[in-house]
Amino acid sequence: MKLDRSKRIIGSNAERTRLHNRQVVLGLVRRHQPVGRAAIARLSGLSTQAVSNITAELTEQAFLIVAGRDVKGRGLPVVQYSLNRDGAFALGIEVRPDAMFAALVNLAGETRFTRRISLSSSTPEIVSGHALALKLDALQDAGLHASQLLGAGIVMPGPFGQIGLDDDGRSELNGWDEIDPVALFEEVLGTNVVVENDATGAAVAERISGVAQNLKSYCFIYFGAGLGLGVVADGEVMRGAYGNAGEIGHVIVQSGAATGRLENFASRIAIRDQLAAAGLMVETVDDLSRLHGEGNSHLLDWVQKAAPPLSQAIGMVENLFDPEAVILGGALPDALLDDLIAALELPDASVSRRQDRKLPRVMRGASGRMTAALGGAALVIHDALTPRIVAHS
Amino acid sequence: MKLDRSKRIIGSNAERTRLHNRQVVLGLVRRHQPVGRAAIARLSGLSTQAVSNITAELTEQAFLIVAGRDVKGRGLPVVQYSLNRDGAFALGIEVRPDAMFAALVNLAGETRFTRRISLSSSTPEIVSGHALALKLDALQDAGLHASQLLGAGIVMPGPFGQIGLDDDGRSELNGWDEIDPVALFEEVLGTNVVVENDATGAAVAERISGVAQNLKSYCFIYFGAGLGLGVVADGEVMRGAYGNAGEIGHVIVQSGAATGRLENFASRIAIRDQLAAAGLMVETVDDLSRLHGEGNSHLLDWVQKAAPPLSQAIGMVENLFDPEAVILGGALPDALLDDLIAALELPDASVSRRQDRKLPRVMRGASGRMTAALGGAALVIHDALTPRIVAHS
DNA sequence: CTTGAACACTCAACTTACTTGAATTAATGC
DNA sequence: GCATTAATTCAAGTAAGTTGAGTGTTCAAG
Repeated sequence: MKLDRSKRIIGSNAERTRLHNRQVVLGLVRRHQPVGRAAIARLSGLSTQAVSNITAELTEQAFLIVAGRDVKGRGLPVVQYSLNRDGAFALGIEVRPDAMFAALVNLAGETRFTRRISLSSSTPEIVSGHALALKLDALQDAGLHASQLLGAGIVMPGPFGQIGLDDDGRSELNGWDEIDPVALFEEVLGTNVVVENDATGAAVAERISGVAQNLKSYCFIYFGAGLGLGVVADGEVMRGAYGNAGEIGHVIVQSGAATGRLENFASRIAIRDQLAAAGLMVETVDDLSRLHGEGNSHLLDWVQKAAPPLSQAIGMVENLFDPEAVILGGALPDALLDDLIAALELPDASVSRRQDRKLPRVMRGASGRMTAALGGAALVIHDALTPRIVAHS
Repeated sequence: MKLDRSKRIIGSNAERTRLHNRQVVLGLVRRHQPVGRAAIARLSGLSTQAVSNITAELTEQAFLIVAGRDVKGRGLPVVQYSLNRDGAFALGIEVRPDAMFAALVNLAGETRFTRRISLSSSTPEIVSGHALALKLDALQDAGLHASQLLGAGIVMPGPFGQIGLDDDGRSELNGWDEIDPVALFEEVLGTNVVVENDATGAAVAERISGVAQNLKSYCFIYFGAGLGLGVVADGEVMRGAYGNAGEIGHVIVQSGAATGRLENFASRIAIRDQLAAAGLMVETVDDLSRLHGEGNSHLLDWVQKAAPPLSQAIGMVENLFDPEAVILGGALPDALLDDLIAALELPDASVSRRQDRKLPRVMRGASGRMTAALGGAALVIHDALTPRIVAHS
């Protein structure tokens, strides 16, 4: 894939200032809702007048709604504003070699539509055709007009570009080498498009509607085909120079006497291999859920074997990124993830072992199965609510 | 240390817009100098008129100078602008338990003054007192007025805060637990102050005047007392939630049959231990330089032993951060670093092994010995030249 | 050698969006 | 009730960017 991620430093003017301030206001409302204009002014450093103008505009455009008056103490009762949950929507689409998932999400991060379709082929033509169909279905199903769509977030298996990671062909899409997916999807879908890898999408999903809602720096370890790491640092997604940051599956760890890639111990493939050795074939998350519900001993064995190397990797992530918390999630049953987290023995030698911790060092993600598609939508919402003065070239 | 790194999203207005645009212009001039105003306008997306006003202001304030006219093709000859190398200065101060280093650096990253003083004690009072003396000496020595100082960058050994990393007491400062160093130094020095750890400082130093001048995403592995990692991602320094990101020394690696912390194999302490086992006492970089010049076999042995685990760690850094390059530097002789880099065998399984590479995957830092103090100053310059619409709370 | 196209730059008027300060409204507390 | 407090609005003022016309150089074609 030919992803152009180069950004251009760009000058600001009155118009762009307003755009920035809109996002500041939206972001503050999200965090503090319901909240009055005077409070927003104090938080943002803007004048009440400016905030008033902006909230009026945002209310007019259905991003905000008045959430009643609050009579707290003296003075004129506060007119409180909240995000208008259904004021805008984002479409998230996950593309895998064998299937596509779509999710329509509102400003509050609530899912309004989901769908899965199988793919016989994953060429750009077929995928983009299905993407358009999914978009139209989503809009019709939710009774929306295209103008209410902020954009689409496409989540595709990384890594991007021709690089030296041997993926065993497991997660490869065909015919995408010379394609710029952003341009393609923008053309076909007629909205602005963001493309990310699955782990990053999942991480951002937790920020919009999950356990990372009030975090500014955190890491998400994503159990997909392999293992990915999504990083949000100081509110910004970390992509790396070529969009391939977070390839944590290839990190070398040790488990007892054995040494190898983390993916060999802690990933869905590792589970499948371990269960296959016991004569059990599992394909889907539901299979795993069932086995876990039955207390399958091989699965419990896997948890015990995966926990030490994963603990080591988490310690490494903590020391390298110094996040507020590490989140585990992806295509594993919640109960299994909980078991895995309970089995972790996190290293003592970590910058994350601080006395003033309020959160656990490791948490389970809240977005469940649809994480990746949902994450695509979350990226769009996130972009809309995060102020930034950088333009794509 | 009580470092408050919380930033506040802040609204923008005409004044802040101008500030942002000034930094955009300064940054573009740095990258493209000498450059004309029309070109800056095209690059920044601003109107020529706006650029004209801003360059006039920056020239007036001595940040820019006219670098002659360029007659290239038709049209009015371009009035070209360059950074006024000596238009502004930044002070960098490295604080260690036993000594302080100071460097005065100009806008172009050129060093104008350096000094080392020994410390018998590293309490806040003593350190801040010396800091003021160093500032005054630096200004006098370089014949500058305080108004020409953009600010001071203080580099202190991390990690910050009371956390669970056992540092063996080697790099600890006394009496700093309850101190907010930024507030302290701002009070004492009377300028704005940035505080960072050594690896981050070194990384930014390479960006101002070194091998990272045109890089936006890179990692710097810093050989200080231990081993640190400085990360610049998309032009921004990665600090982590509490300013402790980059503790790479504690990462578990393997070297042959042995397994342990990277610091145990690749760090100045590892060298010292290995040489001490051979009855050689080394204290300073000069000692190492001499030994290396003599082709000391124990030192060469160390290189061979350190290279494999370091290669493994670099592969990990590449896969996690996807940088344009990894830079090695710090308190080791350049020739020794070159040997070490030559001995690396970088893993094939890395997102950095791409076909379109123009830079080597690993490079040696160019800032030499004073890196840390110089890095402090570089942080200030970097801040001055990097547009950003976020204010410290 | 003249003329016109190309380009950088300046000037003056215009526009946008924020700020300021006074006026208004609606609660609370004594 | 009346002063106090606080949110909000109104109207005027301001900073900084944009626009479009006009000027000065240079090159190149006729």
